Amino acid sequence: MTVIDSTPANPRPVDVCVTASPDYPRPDGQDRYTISEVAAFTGLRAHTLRWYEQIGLMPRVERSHAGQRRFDNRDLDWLGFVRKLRLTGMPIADMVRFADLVRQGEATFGERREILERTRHEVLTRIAELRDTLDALECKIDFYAGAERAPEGA
Amino acid sequence: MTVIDSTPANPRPVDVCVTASPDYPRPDGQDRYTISEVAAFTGLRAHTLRWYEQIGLMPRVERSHAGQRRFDNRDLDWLGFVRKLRLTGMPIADMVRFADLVRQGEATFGERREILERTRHEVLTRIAELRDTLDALECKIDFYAGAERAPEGA
DNA sequence: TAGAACCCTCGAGTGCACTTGAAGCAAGCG
DNA sequence: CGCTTGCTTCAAGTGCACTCGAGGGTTCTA
Repeated sequence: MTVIDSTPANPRPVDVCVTASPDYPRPDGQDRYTISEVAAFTGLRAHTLRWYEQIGLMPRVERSHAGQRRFDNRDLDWLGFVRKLRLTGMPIADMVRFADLVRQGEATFGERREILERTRHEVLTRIAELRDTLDALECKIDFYAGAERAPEGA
Repeated sequence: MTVIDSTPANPRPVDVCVTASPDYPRPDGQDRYTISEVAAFTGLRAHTLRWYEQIGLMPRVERSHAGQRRFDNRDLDWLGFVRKLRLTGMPIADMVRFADLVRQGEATFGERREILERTRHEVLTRIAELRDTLDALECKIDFYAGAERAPEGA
């Protein structure tokens, strides 16, 4: 639920697409996570999270007064989206490009949409291929299962 | 002779799962392809095909009198199946393991079935994840498209 | 005010799946 | 016969996405 203050002079590009997963450890307002908490939540390693930030795949991450990272729910949203993009097979470099566009603001909506439409098309293709693969697997599984029940007989 | 040729007069465990793609360049009987023909047909590089054979991912490949590889339609079948397995994300090492089992003959049908059933389950999971990803993509695409039509208003 | 547990940066290392290159043999054409 | 193109092996190199380690600062609990 990232519908934050879209007050008059602050037109933040609110992300309405968090697909119903407000099941984060802490509610907005108290959402300050250490890196190891985020690691536990996302399944990524702390080293990987630092590396994501370093290459520009994470937007600015808040820091404590002493320089330690403090992630929030918006960061978890973003990491969730990155996870989805990773599943599509999109290279990290392309995701970094997308993150750059996000950083540049609303002027890049068009290009972002194009990227996501290309990705959408690839996902569709991929699903079709996996269905194909599924058919092949099931055929072979049936074959092996049948052969096991009738070991030698013609 | 060890257990290698465990199909005396009984023809090979013919693969009935070629999922209706007998659209190979040459019909059975005249199917002798050079490595570059196979490369063109499969989209793999000649170097990759040699490497597949070297690591044990290809079953025995025939050779010409002078030692050059001559692939046949059964090899193309196998490469098609490998392609499908690769799409599932199965590591090469696991495919090599599977190829080993194939080489060992019918005694390994059970283990082969288990592997394929695990793979089937992973594919199902993967498809579900991709559907999820698709939803997220479509939501964001709609959002960007809407925002482009109504740049600043509201 | 200790001590343990956690965090920081920087730089080098790992594993996977190819990919490329070198040096030499083979096949087909004019 | 020579030439080009394609094949052979073996070994080293590449690109990606992390992954790890050293050396040192921070935070929490007792």
